[in-house]
This record gives sequence, structure tokens and C-alpha cells, in this order.
Amino acid sequence: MPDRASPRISSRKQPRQARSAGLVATILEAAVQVLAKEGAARFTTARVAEKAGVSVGSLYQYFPNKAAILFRLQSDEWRQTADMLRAILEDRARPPLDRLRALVHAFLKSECEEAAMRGALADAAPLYRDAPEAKEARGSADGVVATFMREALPNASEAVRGMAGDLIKMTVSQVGKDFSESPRTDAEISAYADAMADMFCAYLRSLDRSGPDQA
Amino acid sequence: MPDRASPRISSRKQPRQARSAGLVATILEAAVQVLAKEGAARFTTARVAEKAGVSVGSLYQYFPNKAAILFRLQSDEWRQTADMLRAILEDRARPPLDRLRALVHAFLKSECEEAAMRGALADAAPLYRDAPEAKEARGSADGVVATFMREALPNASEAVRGMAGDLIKMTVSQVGKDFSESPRTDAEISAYADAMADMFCAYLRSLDRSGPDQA
DNA sequence: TCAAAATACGACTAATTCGTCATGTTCCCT
DNA sequence: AGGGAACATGACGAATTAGTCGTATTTTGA
Repeated sequence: MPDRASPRISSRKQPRQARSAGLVATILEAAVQVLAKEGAARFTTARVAEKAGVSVGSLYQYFPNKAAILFRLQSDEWRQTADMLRAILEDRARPPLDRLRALVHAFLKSECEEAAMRGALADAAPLYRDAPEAKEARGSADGVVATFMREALPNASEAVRGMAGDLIKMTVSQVGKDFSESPRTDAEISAYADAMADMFCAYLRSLDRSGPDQA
Repeated sequence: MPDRASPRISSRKQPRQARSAGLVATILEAAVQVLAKEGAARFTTARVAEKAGVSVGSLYQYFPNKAAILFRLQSDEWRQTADMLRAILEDRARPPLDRLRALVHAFLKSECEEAAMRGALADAAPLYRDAPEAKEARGSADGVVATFMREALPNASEAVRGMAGDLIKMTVSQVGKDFSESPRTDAEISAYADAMADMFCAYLRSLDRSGPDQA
């Protein structure tokens, strides 16, 4: 149910007492529950409030509208994912292609945990593509990936590195979406992750042929 | 707005006179218009009827409910895509990897045409994953791809071929979705398609190393 | 202790939605 | 021509939704 125009999204008021701080957390947890168990179409403020054991009025005191709840959930996801990505890709102790493989495994696995909630979130949340949080997350990811690509493809041109990085980013994230829509067993996840990593490695090696071989 | 339970989806009645046959076509065209211009959230039977210049009552005489319209649109898409896929992959006059490259180009390009409509359709339509039309489309595609993989990887085991085929299928279709969500220029499409094809080729070649080289 | 501020409540409004049905119109066939 | 079947209409009912607002309760700080 993507509304193309996004209304205000920032918090209505800041909680000043302990009870209301806890309330915000409770609401967010309830929102996750509702999203996961009922799906995007049945995600309503009333249901979230009920699940959280509070009234809609209270909910609307800390979230200006329904979209704000979804946006908050999505922002949290973004931050979490970006942190994971950075931690893996910047671990210079391991060879680049190993890190890439680890990233694929970690990402697909994480997409499958709470798959129902993530899938529903994707359905429910319009593309908050232009929100500052989104831009920041993307910028951060782009930087990490660019640095990584320089290590992985020391002999390629910057243009080739950029293209390859984009392609890998897009592939991983989009295939991840598929995984969060139709859940799979751990074994399947692992097998796909390995195949994907194989594919990326073969590609990167083929791009880096024009210089000294690595490993 | 995915309703997890899908109601009846088949046609309510068959048009028997010329005027009503035309009416069905008119409604479907209007549905595409509404979906493309207004988006999934504003796709309502009333709006479709208005755009088509008919009354809601008439609409409901040939479609049992809103979902049926969306399902029909999706089925048409599936058939079209499956035909294209088959035509390209079964053209035995060209080397397998050339066909794969052509497929990637054609698929990404087609996803970008009418991107707004396709994106909105994806938002609006629940996964009709279990509908017979969906199963048929998938089965057909699977067969074509399996045959193709045998040509592309003559020396690999059936298990490897299956995995590689799945991975490529998934990658192309998911990246295609990304393209239909955020439109790109023809040049970008072409560049990405080439990069993807390069990636697939590098991967397939690396899988087929254990036998006589091709080309 | 007690008043003011913060928090919580939930019935209510206005809007939107899907789908129906009684009624009217057009077409076809004899 | 005319009677019945197919077709078309759009006002309407029932359901759901987001968000508000006047009131009640709890906390804080002096």
C-alpha cells in the first residue's frame, strides 16, 4: 500500500518519563509482531495498539502517523544491516574474496530470520528512498563497498570496479528480498550463498585478469 | 496490500456478445492505466470502472472481485515473459552464452518498459504463487532453463546445473524487479545487462572447466 | 501535600473501500 | 414484432481505516 507522498515521519514528541520511553519500545515490538503475524494489509494502528496493550491515543502521542512506525522499523533494519556489512567487509585480516563469501552468507541468513516481518515491512512501507536516513545508509554502504572493491580488484579501472560493485550490491540485496518472501531451510540458504559467492568470485577474477594474480 | 487468503479468481461469466467482450478488454486496459498512473494503493474498482467509462456493476459482471483483475494482468505478464524466454533460449543457432546474454538484455529491457505498471502490480498483487497459472508458468520456465543448462554446461553434473540454473533465474528475475521499481536510462540498462551477462558467463565457464573447453 | 505537567485513554468522525441488487436498456432469435 | 436473455447502471450497505479530542489518571517538583 505505497502512498507516493510521504507525510511527516519524525517523532511527535520525545518521551520524558520512564513509562513512556518503555511505551515506545513496547509499541515497536508490537508492530513487529503484527507485521509478522498478520501481514502488511492488516497492519493497522488499532491492531498495533491492542497488541501493545495501549490505546491508540497513546500510540499517536509518539508517532505522528502509521507511516512513522513503519519508517522507524525500517530505519532500525537499515542501521543493523549497514553495521553488519561494514564489520565483515572491513576485516582486513581475511582475503577479499573470503570476506565477500562471508558477507553473502551472513546477509542471506539475516534476511531469512524474521522473514515474515521483513517481507511484510517491504510490502507495507513505501520506498522511503529519499528520506535522509535512507540516503545516509546508502552512502555509508557505498563507501564501504567502494573501498572493498579497490582491494578486490586492484588492477581494474575505477569504472569497472564501480560497475561490479553496483552489480554485486544489487544482486545480493534483491536475491535477499526473494529469500525473505519465501522462506528456506538453513541448508538451502547455505547452498545458495555458496553458489552466489562462487559466481561473484568467478566474475571478479575474470575482471582482474589483466594484472598480477592474487592468491 | 497482500491478502494472504486468495478468494475466487476465475471469471464470473463469459462474455457472449461483442459489446461485453470489448468491455473486458477496455477494463483491463483501464486497469493498467490506473495501476501505472495512480499506484497500487489507489487501484480501486471504482477508479478502474471510471477510467474505463463503465459502471462498477458492469465490471463486477466479468470479474468476481478486485483481485481477479490483478490476477488477470499478472497472468498475461507471465505468459508474455515465458514466451520471450523460450524464444530466446531455444534458438539453437546461437552459442549458449550468446543466448544468455540476449536473454538478460531482453528481460531487463522488458521490465523497464511499463515499469510503473509492473512495479505497482507487484505491490498490489499478493503472491499468486500457488495458482495453477503460476505453477504452469514456472514449470514451463524450469523446463526451458534445464534444457538450456545442459547445453551450456555439458560437462557439469546435473546437481551443479540445477543450482546454477536456479541462481541465474533468481538473479535475473529479482534484479529485474529492482529495475521496474526505479527506472533507468536505456544506456544504464544495457550496461547493467552486459555486466550481468559477463558475470554469468564467468560463472558458467568456471563451472565447466572440468572438460573440453567450448569456443 | 498539592497543583501543574505529562501521560493515558477510547469513543468518535470523516473518509474510503468492496461488492450487491433492483431497475433499466440493448440485443438476438423466432 | 415481441419476448426473453444478456448486458449495463449507479445508489447503496456494510466494513474498515487513520487520526482526533475531551476526559481521566499518574508523575513530578516545590
